Amino acid sequence: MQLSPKYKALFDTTLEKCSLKATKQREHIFSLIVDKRDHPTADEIFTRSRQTMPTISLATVYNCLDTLVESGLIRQVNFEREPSRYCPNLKPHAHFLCKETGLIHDIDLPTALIEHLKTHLPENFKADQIEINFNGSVNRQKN
Amino acid sequence: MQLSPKYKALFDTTLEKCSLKATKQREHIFSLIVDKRDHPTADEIFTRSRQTMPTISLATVYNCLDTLVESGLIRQVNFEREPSRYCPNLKPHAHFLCKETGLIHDIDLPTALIEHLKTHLPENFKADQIEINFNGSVNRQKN
DNA sequence: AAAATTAATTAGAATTATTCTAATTACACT
DNA sequence: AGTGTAATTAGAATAATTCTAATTAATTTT
Repeated sequence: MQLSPKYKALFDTTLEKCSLKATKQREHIFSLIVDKRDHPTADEIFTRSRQTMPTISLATVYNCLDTLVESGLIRQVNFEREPSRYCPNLKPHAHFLCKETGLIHDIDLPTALIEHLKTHLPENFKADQIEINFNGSVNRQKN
Repeated sequence: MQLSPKYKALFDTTLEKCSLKATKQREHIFSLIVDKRDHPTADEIFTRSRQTMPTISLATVYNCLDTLVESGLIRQVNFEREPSRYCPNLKPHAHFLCKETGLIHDIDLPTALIEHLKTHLPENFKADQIEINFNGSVNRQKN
C-alpha cells in the first residue's frame, strides 16, 4: 500500500499540474489501483481501501476516481452496462473482456496504429481519446 | 414507421434464424431505429414508440432492444457512464461522441483495419466483437 | 375449432451504480 | 490563531436497467 518513488513522483507532479491536492485518500486509492492491476470497480476499490483506511467513504472513492481519471493518472474502462472499472496502465492499449472469466486484459497496441485510426476521421473531427474494447474468450493454452 | 421491403426481409429472416418471433413490438422498435438513425437511448425509443403504439411498455422496449442486439439487427453503443444507445448501421464502423453537441457520429472503417486490429491479440484470444469509440469535438466547417 | 404449450408483453416494484446535498474536516495563507 | 478554499463524509436521491408475476398472443396438438 506504499507507492514506489516513481509512482509517488508521478502522482504528486500530475496533481500539482492540475492544481489539485495530493491528499492521502487520493494517494491511497491510486496506490491500490497501481498495486493490484486487475481493473477493479469503484465498489471493489471501496472495499479494499476500507481495509487499511476504515474511515474512507464511498463518495470519496468516486470523487477520487474521477479526479484521478481527469488528471490522467488512471483510465476508466467501460464495457456495456457493467460498472466502470479502473486501469493504471497509461501506455496506449486496448481492453479485452473474456466472457467466460469476466476478466479484463490489457492489449498493448503500437502508438502508430492508434494514430492511424485517427486518420479515418473526417477532417473537422478532433479526437481527444480513443477507446478500443474487444469482447470474446481466452482459450486455455495447451501445454 | 413502415419498414422498407429490404429491412422487413432482413428483420424477418434474422429473427427466424434465431428462432425468435417477429412481433409487432419488435418490428416497431426496429423501424424506429432504422428510420431515425440518431443513436437514441432506450428512453427516447420508448417515448417515440408510444406515439404510434401507445400501449407499449418500457420493459418491452428493453426486451426488444436486447433481442434486436442479440440477433445482430442493431448495435448497442456505450460511452462511459451514459445510457446505452442503439445503432442500425451494420457495416463495420466506429463511433465518435462530440463533447460539445453530445451527438454520436458513425465513422466508417475498412474491414481490413478491423481485422488488422485483431492481429495484435495474443494467440489464444478469440474476439467476437470490437468496439471503437472516439471522444472529441467536431469543428464547425469553414465555408 | 378448442385446448394446451410456449413465448412475448405488461405494469410496477426492486436493484444498483452513480450522483447530489449539506455538513464537517483538513489544509494553505495571511 | 483566523480565514478561505478544497476535499471528505454520510446519507439521501436519482436514473438506468432488471426482475417478478400476471396477462396476452401465437403456435401446435388434440
